[in-house]
Amino acid sequence: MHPATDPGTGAARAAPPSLLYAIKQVELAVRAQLDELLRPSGVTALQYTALTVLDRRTGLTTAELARNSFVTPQAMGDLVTALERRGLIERHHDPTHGRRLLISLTAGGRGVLDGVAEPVRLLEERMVARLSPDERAAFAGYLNVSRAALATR
Amino acid sequence: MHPATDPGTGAARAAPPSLLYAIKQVELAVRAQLDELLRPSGVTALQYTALTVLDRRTGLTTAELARNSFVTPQAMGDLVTALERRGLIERHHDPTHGRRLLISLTAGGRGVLDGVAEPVRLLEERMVARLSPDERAAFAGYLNVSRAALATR
DNA sequence: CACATTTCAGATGAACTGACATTT
DNA sequence: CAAATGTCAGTTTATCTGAAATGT
Repeated sequence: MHPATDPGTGAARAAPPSLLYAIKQVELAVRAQLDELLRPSGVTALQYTALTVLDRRTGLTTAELARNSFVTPQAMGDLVTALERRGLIERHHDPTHGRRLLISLTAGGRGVLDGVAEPVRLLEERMVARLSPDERAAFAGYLNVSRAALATR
Repeated sequence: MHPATDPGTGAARAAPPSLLYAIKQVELAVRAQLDELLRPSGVTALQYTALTVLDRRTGLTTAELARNSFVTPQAMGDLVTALERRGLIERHHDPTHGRRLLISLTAGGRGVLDGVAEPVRLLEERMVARLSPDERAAFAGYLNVSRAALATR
């Protein structure tokens, strides 16, 4: 084994796509701890993500939300139905377009977000504890650039 | 866009956890396109990830692989069984420890990795096309720091 | 009619919890 | 015996594909 560029434990053979792998690893770690953290509130990590999107951009449709998350409209439909049944969101017909159903958070939905805001903030803080404010900003910028590049496909 | 509406209830709505959200978004985009890209080879994005881990660190057990991916040993057991049944990996008893089963890639498993290496590389290249080499290195560094911070829990 | 949105109906994959045998 | 590993069983979620109804 020749240790070429190994920042940690374990030997390496070659240098496969490290960025895709690293992103997956971080996401796995985040999701595992986020699921645990969210368990008392009864929402999954994906439902939580959808709620945060709706918190920032009210009046989205299920189809728009699906495109935003790179899943099929049917899959997002199931998620939205679950959130609606639990009273965390509500849907009303678009007055200018009878078919579309615009989604908005309910007070209950906002309550869930408020209830977990602090633990979630602590999780993020723990993740980037060793990064300076400038580095955190650069990190966020890289993620946004990557997301934008993959979305224009 | 409406100005920041202070709920006055203590929770900060204006600044949600942007990093966790951004990571999830990038991962969703990557997974959607990786799944599509891998479809001809017949492996899922998660199976592919496991194969790349085994390519770099041969002789892992299912339990170690599970900890690496933050899932239960049973869930990883299902994945490993599927890979074994398709002849992409094989398991042999640890000579120094009769119970452990050490996993290694087969020629078929390496063939799958080699076959998708170029399209995967192109996907990663497209993702970071607008970042300089220095920025890409910094990006990878931030991801590794984040992963390490979350793993030491 | 073309197109987008929503919904319904299976089928499948992937994860979990719980239990248990085996080995160090 | 305690701890770790592997496996079996059952269940729950989440996603997909395909099809259809509705509305612009």
